[in-house]
Amino acid sequence: MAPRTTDTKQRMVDAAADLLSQQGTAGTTIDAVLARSGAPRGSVYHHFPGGRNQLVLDAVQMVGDRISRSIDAATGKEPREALDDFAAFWRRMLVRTDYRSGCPVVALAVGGAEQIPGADRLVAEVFATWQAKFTALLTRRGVTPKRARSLANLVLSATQGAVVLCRAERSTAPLDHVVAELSELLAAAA
Amino acid sequence: MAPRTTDTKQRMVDAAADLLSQQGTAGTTIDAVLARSGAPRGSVYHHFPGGRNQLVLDAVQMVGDRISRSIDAATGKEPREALDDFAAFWRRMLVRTDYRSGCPVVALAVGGAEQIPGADRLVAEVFATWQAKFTALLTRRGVTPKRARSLANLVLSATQGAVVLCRAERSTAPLDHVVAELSELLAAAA
DNA sequence: GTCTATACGAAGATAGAC
DNA sequence: GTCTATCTTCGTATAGAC
Repeated sequence: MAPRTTDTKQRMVDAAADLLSQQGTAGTTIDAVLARSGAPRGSVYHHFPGGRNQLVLDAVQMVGDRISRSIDAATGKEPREALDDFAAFWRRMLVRTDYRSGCPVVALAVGGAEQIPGADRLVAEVFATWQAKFTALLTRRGVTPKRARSLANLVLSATQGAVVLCRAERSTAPLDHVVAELSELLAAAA
Repeated sequence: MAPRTTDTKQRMVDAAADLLSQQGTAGTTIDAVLARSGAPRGSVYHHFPGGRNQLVLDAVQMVGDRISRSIDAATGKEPREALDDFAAFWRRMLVRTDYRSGCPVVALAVGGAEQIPGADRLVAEVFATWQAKFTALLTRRGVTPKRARSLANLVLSATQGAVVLCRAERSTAPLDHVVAELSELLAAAA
C-alpha cells in the first residue's frame, strides 16, 4: 500500500508549481506551499532535504516533463497539432486562474534563478528539450534540420512571449493570434 | 543650476531598471538600488515618497518610454528596421550583462506584479503601447489594420519570448533566428 | 537633502520533543 | 513522520538629528 507520504510530497510539488506560475520564484515561499497544499510543516525537510530550493527545482522539472510528454504524444501527427496542444495547455492555465498565471519555467528564468544553484541549468535543459521535440516533429515531416530548428525556436519564443502578453492583457487573444500565424508557417513548411 | 538631486534620482531609477532586468522584482531591493547607484540612503523616501514600489514602477515606465521613442524613430521607414532596432536593444543588453538580463517589463509581469499596486496596469499599458506603435508602422505601409495587429502581436511575443530563451541558452541565437523569420513575414506583408 | 538608529515583519533553516 | 519553538537574516519603513 502506497504510503501517504507520496501524496503529501506530490501535493507540495503541485502547490509549488502553481505558486511559481502565479507569483514567481519570490512568491514561492515554504509557508505558501504549506498553506496551499495543506501539508504539515514537519514534512518540508523530510521530503525535501534541499529545502525550498529543491521544492522549486522539482516543481519546474515536473512541469517540464509534463509538457515534454504532451509533445511526444503528437509524434507522427502534424506539427501544428503539437502546437495546438502546447498552446491549449497555457490557455487553460490562463483562463482557469483568471490570467494570473504563466509558465513557471519562464518565471524562474527571469526572476531569481541566480539565487538557486542549478536553476539556470534546469531552465536551459527544459527549454532545449521542448525545442528539440518540436524540431523532431518537423524533420519527420520532411523539413530540413536547419529550417526545423528555426521554426521550433520561433514556436517556442512566440508562444511563451504570448503567454506573458495574455497575462498583462487579461485575454487569450495574443496567444490565439500567435498560434494562427504559426500554424500557417508550419503548414507551409511541411 | 540643476540640483544634484536630479542626478541622484536618475541614477536610482537606472539602478532599479538594471536590477529588475537582472534579478526580477524580488531582487530589486532598496539596499541593492543604493549599492548599485551609490545614492545615499536618506534619498530614498525623499525622491520616492512611494518607497520601493514607486522606484520599481518608475524604472519600468522609463524603459517603456525609451523603447517607445525608439519605435517612433522608425516612423516612415520599413517596419523591419523598427524590429531590428527593437531586437538590437535587447541583444546589446544580453551581451553586455553576459546573458544575465532580460526585459524588466516581463520580469515585473511574471514575478511580483500583484504585490505592487498599479503594476498590472503599467505593464499592460507599456506592452499595448509598443504593440500599437508597431501596428501603426505596418498600416502606414499599406497593411490592413487587422493583419497589422496580428503581425505586431507576433513580433512582440516572439522577440520577448526569444529574449528569455537567449538568457537560458546564453546565446543570442534564439533572438537572431526569430528576427530572421519575422523579417521575411514583414517584408511579405508590406 | 542626507545621516543614523530602530521598529517591525517575513522567511529560511534547525533543534529537539512526540 | 510530524509538531513547536527558536535563531538568524534580511528588507521595508519611520523617526529624529544634522
